[in-house]
Amino acid sequence: MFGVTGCKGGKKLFCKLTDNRSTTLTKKQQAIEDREYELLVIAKALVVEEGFANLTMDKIAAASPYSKGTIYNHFTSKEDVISALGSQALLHEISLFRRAQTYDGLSREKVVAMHVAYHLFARIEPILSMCVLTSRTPWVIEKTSPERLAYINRLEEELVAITDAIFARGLSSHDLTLPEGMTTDSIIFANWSMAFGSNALINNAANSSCVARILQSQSILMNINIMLDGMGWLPLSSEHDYQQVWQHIEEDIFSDEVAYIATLKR
Amino acid sequence: MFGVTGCKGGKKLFCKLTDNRSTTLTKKQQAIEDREYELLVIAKALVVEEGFANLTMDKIAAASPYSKGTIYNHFTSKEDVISALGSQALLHEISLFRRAQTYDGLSREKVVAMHVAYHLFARIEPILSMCVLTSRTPWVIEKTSPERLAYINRLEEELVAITDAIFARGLSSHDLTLPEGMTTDSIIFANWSMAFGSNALINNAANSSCVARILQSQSILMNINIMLDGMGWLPLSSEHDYQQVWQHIEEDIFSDEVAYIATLKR
DNA sequence: ACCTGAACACCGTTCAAGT
DNA sequence: ACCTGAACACCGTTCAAGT
Repeated sequence: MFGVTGCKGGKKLFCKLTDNRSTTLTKKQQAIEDREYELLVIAKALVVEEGFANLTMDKIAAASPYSKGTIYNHFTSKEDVISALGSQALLHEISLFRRAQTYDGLSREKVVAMHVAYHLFARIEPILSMCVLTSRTPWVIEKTSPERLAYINRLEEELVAITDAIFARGLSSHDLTLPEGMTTDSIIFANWSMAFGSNALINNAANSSCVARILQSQSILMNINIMLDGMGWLPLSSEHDYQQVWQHIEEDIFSDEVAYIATLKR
Repeated sequence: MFGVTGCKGGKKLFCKLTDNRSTTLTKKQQAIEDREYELLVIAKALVVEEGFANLTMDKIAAASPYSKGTIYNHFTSKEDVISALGSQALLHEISLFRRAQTYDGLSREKVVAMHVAYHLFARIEPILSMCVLTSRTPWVIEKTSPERLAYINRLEEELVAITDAIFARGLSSHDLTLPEGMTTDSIIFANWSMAFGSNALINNAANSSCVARILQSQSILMNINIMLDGMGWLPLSSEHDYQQVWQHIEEDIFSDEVAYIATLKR
């Protein structure tokens, strides 16, 4: 349904993956962006097939209609390709977070919607998710172009801005009262840490019998409940069935994504 | 004071870095282990000097008294070296966690002590900390020897066993009552996620203006307070000055480490 | 101005020879 | 049995030539 190359009827639900949102591009610039997207699709497919360890620039060139030199016009190094895939992931996350924001519910339910989005993304795009983790690594960062690092920063700030809006709503609705010494930033940091940490560990469950043993189906929601309860964000998990909220969010906002994940399992 | 090679009076405070704890080794096995440790010290120093991107097997060999072939007797690949450094990190963390357990205080204070240990480790050994993050990456895992992956798993399980003991104490002292649907495992997972996530993001602050902006000095403790409050672990942060507890832990248990970090800042 | 792919150089990795 | 380092092979990266 949402294959590597396929887009549902041009709606670009899953394909808004380049940064052509605010600026109008010349035809040539657009062509270059399209080619970069094309190359990244190829790179991702290669990783799916042969793993990160076997990804080579040669293979990317061979699997594309372009030459090695052209690949290097887009990416300064192999690691830069991974970072570019990571930035695609962020772009996709941004669009999912935007969608999560539209969930019609209490402020805390909107936060849960954001975490649903984050978790679904990790399942829809496991490879891109890995790229986000990998691209946070000095190994990769050190060989990523400064331009792309700056771009990743911009995307991250955009993500933070979206979450910021949701947290502001919690405050204005008085569902959340900032505990002493806490700021909106620290709330964002707590959410980000928990989401990133849970996700990173779960991604590695396949490699770590230890993590796999700890893991249960609802451990993500549990972590989020613990955290939001700790902030005193109303209604508390003891008073409200967030498991059901999670399901409603999946059905109302992310039904396409859930359906897609179901096809993956087969 | 605790330099790369130096150990304080043979006490091996910082140097218990190989897995020779339960088994007695022959003289030859011991020599091989010592050499592996020697090589890892060299590798770490090279990363400090020239970064991860410039680490090569040639340089490790050149900086050591051994040949390339011997390096490959210890490590199956360059990535295997990174994983080996990651396992050193885990070994060091285990010893710090053991020490954290000795803090004489309430059950929740002991949990804080563990997080202090984790945080101090990240500051004492930033490179090894990065190696833990990097070695959780498919890029590195795919080229790590199965034996080392199994070893890392063993170490992780040991870490979990230590934290398990602390959480059991919380339950037996009735400071912690498991909320419905929660198990000890989910408590461990929440703590691990939060600690790993916070740490990973902070490690990357240097590269991400976004994270740097969010960060404040006490954001780690704040995250932990939120999480433990959310579990209802008594006494709550509103009733107890955990900032002061953090300081006491640093003074009572980790004064050497704190002093060492102070020397780094200069 | 951009693309090409042969050529280069730099490692990662191996293995025959040595001890 | 283990160590050595020359040799190999495989990329990552560049750049002179082509369009």
